Amino acid sequence: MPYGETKVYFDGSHYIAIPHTTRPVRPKRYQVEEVIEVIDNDTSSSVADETPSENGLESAVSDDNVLVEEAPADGENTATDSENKPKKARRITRKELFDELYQEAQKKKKHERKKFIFNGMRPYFETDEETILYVNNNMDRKKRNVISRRIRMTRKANLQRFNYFCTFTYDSKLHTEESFRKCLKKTLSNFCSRKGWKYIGVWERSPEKERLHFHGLLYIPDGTMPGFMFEDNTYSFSEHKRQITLQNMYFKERFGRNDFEAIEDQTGLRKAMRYIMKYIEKSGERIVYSKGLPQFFISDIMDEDIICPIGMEEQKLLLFDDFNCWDEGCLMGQVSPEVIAQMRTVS
DNA sequence: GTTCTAGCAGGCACTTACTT
DNA sequence: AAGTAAGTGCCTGCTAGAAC
Repeated sequence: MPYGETKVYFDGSHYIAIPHTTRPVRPKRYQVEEVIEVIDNDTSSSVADETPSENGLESAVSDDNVLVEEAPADGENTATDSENKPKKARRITRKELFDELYQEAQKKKKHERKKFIFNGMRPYFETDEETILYVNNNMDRKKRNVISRRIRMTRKANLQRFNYFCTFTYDSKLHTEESFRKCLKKTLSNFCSRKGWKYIGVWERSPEKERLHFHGLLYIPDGTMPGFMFEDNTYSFSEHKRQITLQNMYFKERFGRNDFEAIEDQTGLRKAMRYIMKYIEKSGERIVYSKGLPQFFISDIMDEDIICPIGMEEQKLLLFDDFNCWDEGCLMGQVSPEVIAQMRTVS
């Protein structure tokens, strides 16, 4: 056996195996970020500005800063609040400030982004050079994180057979934004543990109405769809045409409008994946995953499984689609029984 | 009895940062 | 781009209550 306990990924059309290697690493030293005092004026990016109402405190990343850091040290300051309204001080780290500015910069044109972040960061550094270095390093950090997310998402999506691309919006009569987010998450989570659903999704705010909705790739096992499906024939003002969407009554009654689009093949899956990826790169929102979505499985690889070595120094192996990995013993318990069953049918 | 929703505690799977 | 550690977000598993 040439390669034992190899990590096997599926890239959508080929199985790629990466042989196990070990590399000792030094313990990590996380840098402790210095806390600085940031002065926001009213016209700047402030997160509070873009939050539409008291119910709209949904930005998980920035909530803590806004709520915790804003309070003045002593009560006596409050008398002058109205006079000093345009300025408020917050105690946050440079990295937190960078993250806020980075997020804000996504709305600007590409060539303006770096300058915008530089201007926002400059007051908190001694020199231009220091600022540029810091901004460049953190731009790289963000870029790496996005790549890391993209790879993780692609691998997870390819290793699972999703059968629907769904969009859920909420009806104001049924939910506030906050309760919609909470309830839908809870519902999907319950369906995952109880009916074997799997999902990968993202929360999105539509550009025109700023209304929150959820886009998700869903794997819904046969016979586990709640309620019943029905066709909804409506006129789309954004598309300027009549469209028929497939909706589910269970979700319609509990949340509001929804759209179930069946994923027939790899092309449909890729299209949906591209959509989710494009959005998280733009918004910086986290991807929402159900549990039990492996990125790879472990298998021993035999000579006859390998088409050819690829990549640097044969660190990667391209495998035949029907390579012999289905010995239960070699899966190391990393893949759920459903995935094993599906992988069998795929390969 | 069944199904669904919700709250909670605790653990672990995931994200991020860092190194190579 | 892979391996790994740290830290934490959120999933699991449980319970309870409501609705049918």
